[in-house]
Order: sequence, then C-alpha cells, then structure tokens
Amino acid sequence: MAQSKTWRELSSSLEDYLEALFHIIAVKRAAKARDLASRLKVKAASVTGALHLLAAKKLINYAPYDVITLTPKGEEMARDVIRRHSVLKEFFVKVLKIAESEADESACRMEHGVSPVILNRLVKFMEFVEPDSSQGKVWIEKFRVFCGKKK
Amino acid sequence: MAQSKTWRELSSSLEDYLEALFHIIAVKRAAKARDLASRLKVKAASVTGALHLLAAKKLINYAPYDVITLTPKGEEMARDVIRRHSVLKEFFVKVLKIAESEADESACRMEHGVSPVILNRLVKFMEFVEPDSSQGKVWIEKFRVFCGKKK
DNA sequence: ATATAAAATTAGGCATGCCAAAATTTATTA
DNA sequence: TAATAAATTTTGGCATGCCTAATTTTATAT
Repeated sequence: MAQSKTWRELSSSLEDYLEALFHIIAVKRAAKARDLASRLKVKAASVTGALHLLAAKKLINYAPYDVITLTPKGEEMARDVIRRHSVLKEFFVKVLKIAESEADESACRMEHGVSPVILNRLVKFMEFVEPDSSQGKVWIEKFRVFCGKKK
Repeated sequence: MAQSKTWRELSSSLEDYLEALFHIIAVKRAAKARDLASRLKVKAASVTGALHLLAAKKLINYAPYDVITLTPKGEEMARDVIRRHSVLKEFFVKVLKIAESEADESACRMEHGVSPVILNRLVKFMEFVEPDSSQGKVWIEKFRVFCGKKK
C-alpha cells in the first residue's frame, strides 16, 4: 500500500537528518552542513535543501553560513527517531544475535516504519526475556545454540 | 543515513505494486489498473506510471488497455516481498501479540527495510519459540500476562 | 591586509511518485 | 449500430530528494 500521507509528519529522509543532527550536536554542541553531509553520505547541496525544509517546520535553528542547532520540538522528534532506532537495534543484537553493523543498518531503514504500539511491545518483550539478567542469558544462549544446529 | 542506492533494486513503491499485483492475480488470474488503484489507494494515472516502470524492468507483461500479469522474474520478486511481509506480520501477531490490522500495516512499511539475515533469524526465532506448539503456547501466554501487569 | 582555500549556497537538472484534467480507448446498452 | 458510460492513458504540474557546476561567503595563511 502506498505510504499514507499521514503516517508520520516527517519523511524518512528528514528523520535521518534530525537523527544525525542530534548525534553530531551531542558531541560538538552545534553542527555544520559539512558534518551532516559526511555522516549521511550526501552532497553539501542536498544538506542545504533539507535544512530549509527542517527550518520551515521549526525543527532546527538555521541561518545561512551559521551553525545548526535543534529547536526543542526538533530535539523531541530526534529523540523519538533515535529511540525507535535503538529499540530495534537492541532487539536485533541482544535477542536475535545479529551482528552490530548489520543490526544498525536494518534499524536505520526500519525505524521509519515501526509503529509506537509495536515498538513498546518490543520493549516489553525484551524486559520479559531480560537479555541482561542471568536468566535471560541462559535463554538467549539456548537460542544461539538453536540457530547453530537446527536444520 | 540516506538510503543506499544499491540496497534493493526496486523502490518501496514498486515493491508495493508487485505485491498487490501478485495478490490480485492470485484471485483473478490477471489484474486491471483499476484493481491496483483501489488496492493501493492511488489514482489510475499513478498506476499507469508505475506499470511503465515495472514493464521497463521486465517484471510485468503490460500493453496499454490490456490486462496485467507478472513475468517469472516479477513473480519471483513479488514472492520475496510477500515473504518479508508475512514473516514480519507473523512475528508481530504470534509472538508480540499485536492486533492483526496493526501488524499488517507496520509489516507493510517495514518489509522494504528488513535484511535477509534478520528475516531468516526471525524465522529461526519463531521456530525456537514455536508459537504453534503447546510448549510455545505456554511461553507466549506468559508473555501476554507479563504485558498485562508489569509496569 | 590580501590572496587563497574551504565551506556553504544557489541555480539548474534528473528521477520518483503522486495528482487533476483532458483525451483516448474499450465496454455497455438502448 | 450509435450513443453513452467506464476505464485507461496522456499531459502537465507539484513536491521530494538527490546531483553537478557555478557563485558567494567565511576562514586561513602569508
């Protein structure tokens, strides 16, 4: 089914920009277009375009040639994207035992499509399985072994 | 990160068209533009555009005003999309206990981003948990109860 | 301070993917 | 069969999102 217009207010692309912005700012206090371009592997001209769109939506503080920061609303949305990414990745790595990089790449693509209900249920699932508890470790280890031998 | 050009050869949109085509053909032997438009909730003009792209890639048999069928290659790709959809949906419904419609909608959006490795691991995970066995039913029931009361 | 390098922007182009409106083809029915 | 209705396609338009090349601005180094 073609993407509902009303599924999320931001496109996958703009969500990626917000997410990257948050990570860059977390380290450098403010971002430059350059940082975004290299992180997202796009050209500088593409970044400028995206920044205009994000600024129009009041999600970033942007003035030509100046550093970029997130508005409160922008930060809130960035955190939401990052949470989706983190939960998916954690599930892939800790439960499914997928390699870090692979988990990261798929999380990056799937984070835009996962619904809040499913995301919260995934969190509950991980609490239930408790990958960090010794109980959970045993369970997960059983699954790891199961993957190695069955079929 | 911006979508790698080389992630999959078809866009999410074209995958949706193939998927819909397969389902329609499974029931009616051949599809009309009309069927696609209503199923994908797009206008007829959009369907024509997509059909040209799919025909150029030799994934469908298409001639103006004629019925539409899948080529062998097209059917193969359609089946792949549908498998991704099915596995995700089954996981959501049987393991996470998500409602059918919600599971279907998220599967529809996430099916384009899930990697083969993660998909296969999900299948293994479901074999491990065995939602259909009585053992699995007990386990899943524990999770359902856990969802209802914890936190 | 001024030449030069680096960074960012603008301008223009291309593909996707949707739409509305108009034209065309096919199907129906009187 | 001729008229009408329905389905499809074409045309043109708009937004996203990427690019290259040219321009402008800012930073750097002599």
